[in-house]
Amino acid sequence: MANEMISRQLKALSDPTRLHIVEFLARECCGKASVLEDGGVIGATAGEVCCHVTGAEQITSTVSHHLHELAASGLIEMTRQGKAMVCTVNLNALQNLAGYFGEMAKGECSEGCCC
Amino acid sequence: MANEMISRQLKALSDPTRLHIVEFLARECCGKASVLEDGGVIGATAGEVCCHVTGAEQITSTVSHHLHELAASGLIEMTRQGKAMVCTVNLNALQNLAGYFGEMAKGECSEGCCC
DNA sequence: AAATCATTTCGTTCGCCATCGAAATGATTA
DNA sequence: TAATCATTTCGATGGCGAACGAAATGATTT
Repeated sequence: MANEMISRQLKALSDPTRLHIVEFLARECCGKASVLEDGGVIGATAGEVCCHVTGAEQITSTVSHHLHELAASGLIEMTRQGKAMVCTVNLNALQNLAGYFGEMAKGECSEGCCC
Repeated sequence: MANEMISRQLKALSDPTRLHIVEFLARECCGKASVLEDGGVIGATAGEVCCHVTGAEQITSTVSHHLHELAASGLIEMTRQGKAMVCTVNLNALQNLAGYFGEMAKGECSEGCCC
C-alpha cells in the first residue's frame, strides 16, 4: 500500500456521519476554528458537532466514537477546553488528500511502473 | 450530505484492496489505459489487475466484486474486449476528488454557514 | 457443436463496526 | 464537598460486506 495514512483517512471518511462531521468543521463552522494568541483553541465543541449532525441536544456515545476515530486518523484535532472538548479540522490533512488524488489524476507512471 | 457521488467513491476506496486497484490502474499500468482511434479501449484486463493485486493467476470472485464496486461508484470503467474485461481508471473522478478536498482544505465558509 | 478461457453469480461464513443505553470519568460551579 | 455538566467507556445487538468455493454465463477457437 502506497500510503498507510491515506488509507486510514479514507476509511474514516467512508462513513457518511464522519464525512458530514469533517464537512461541518471545514465549511459550516465559520470563525469557530482558530488558534488564539495565548495558544488556546477556539472551535466547535463535541456537543455542538453532535447537535448539528444528529440533532441531539448533547453529545451521544456514537458521535463521540466518530470524533475519536477522525482524530486517530489525523483528520481532526481535539483539545479539552474546560469541561468541553473542542474540535478543529486538520486542513493540512485535507490538502494532503487533495494532493494524493491530484497526483493520481495525472495518470502518469510512478517509479513502480514497468517503463 | 453534500455530494452523494463523493461519499460513494470514498466508501469504495475505504477498502485497501480497492484502493490498491485504483492506484495500479492510475500509476503502474503505463501505456495500458488509452482509447484507440477506432473507439476501442486498451487497458489492463480484470485478470491482470487480479494478478497484480493478489498474485492469483486468474481473476477471483473477490476481485471481480471489487472491480464492479469501483465501476458502480464511477472510479473505473469496464468494457468487454473479446473474452476479457478491460479496466481503465476514470481520471476525471480522481480529479473531482482532488477538487473536493482542495476546496475543503481552504477552510472557508460555504453557503450553509451562519455568516 | 464441443472445448476452452475469462469472468460472474450464488450461497455461505465470518469478522468488523455503527448504534444504543447505562454507568463511569473529568471538570467546573455552588 | 455536593451537584451538575460534558464527554467517555462498557457491553450488547444487528447489519453490512469481504472472502471463499462451486456452479453458471459469455465469448472465442477448433
